[in-house]
Amino acid sequence: MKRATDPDVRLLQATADPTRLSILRQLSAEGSVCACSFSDCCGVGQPTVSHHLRVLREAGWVTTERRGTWIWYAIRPEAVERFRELAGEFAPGPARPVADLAGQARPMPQVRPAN
Amino acid sequence: MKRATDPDVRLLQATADPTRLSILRQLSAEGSVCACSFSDCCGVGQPTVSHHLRVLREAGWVTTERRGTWIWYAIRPEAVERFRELAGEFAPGPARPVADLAGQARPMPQVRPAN
DNA sequence: CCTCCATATCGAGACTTGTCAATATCCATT
DNA sequence: AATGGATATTGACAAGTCTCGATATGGAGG
Repeated sequence: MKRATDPDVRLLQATADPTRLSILRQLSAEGSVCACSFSDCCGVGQPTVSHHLRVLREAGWVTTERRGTWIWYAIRPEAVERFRELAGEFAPGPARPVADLAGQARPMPQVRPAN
Repeated sequence: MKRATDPDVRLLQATADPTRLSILRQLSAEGSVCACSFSDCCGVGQPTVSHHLRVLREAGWVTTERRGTWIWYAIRPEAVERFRELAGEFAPGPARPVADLAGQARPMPQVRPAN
């Protein structure tokens, strides 16, 4: 995959992995989670968890806070907000496609449809 | 990347690409779009567009309808609905972490926090 | 049947990603 | 300073992804 530069794509890409989705869900449920909690529950080793947490951090999904030896992760509100905006953008489209407004089946284009 | 089997992950994975995000946005804006419209506007060749449309179809994002030589794509309402449910799941967590309810800084765990 | 056009599939190359073992770093405690 | 635990980084490999050129498929029209 060509490395994504668009922040929206990075945000989406960060969610598109089973382990990271689990992490995001656990963070959503518990609010603030010690990094050590993920190693056990995600079925992957500690370096892998660390890698995924980095991906989430670099995508803007999470922040970290050191508390002694432990590091606590939490979801950034801005990320949730942006993700919901994206969700709001997607739509099945106008209930009635433009051509249907004339009361007929959508005609086949005689020329390549404009962009 | 390990091939995703979880439908949610597949849905998310399908959005996590610049070209596919463009396609989804155009479909959201226009409702129903001829496949030929994507070749021009996404900066990639026709086989590549076809590949991305397949990914979107197999993830459950779009349906197709043949009209003569052209094939029209449209977003499936179920996909939008599911995506919005996922967006609703994500949350920055409780405004006040449990430990803060005591009015003090969150203590360092003495033992590994439970899952 | 043959041709044209739109779309899909195939095969290959370059690049990215997920995972792990090994090692480094960083903090707290002795 | 030395030890021990939690987390990050490094290096490597297998597997996946994106892209394209070439080719196949399939409908429309002569």
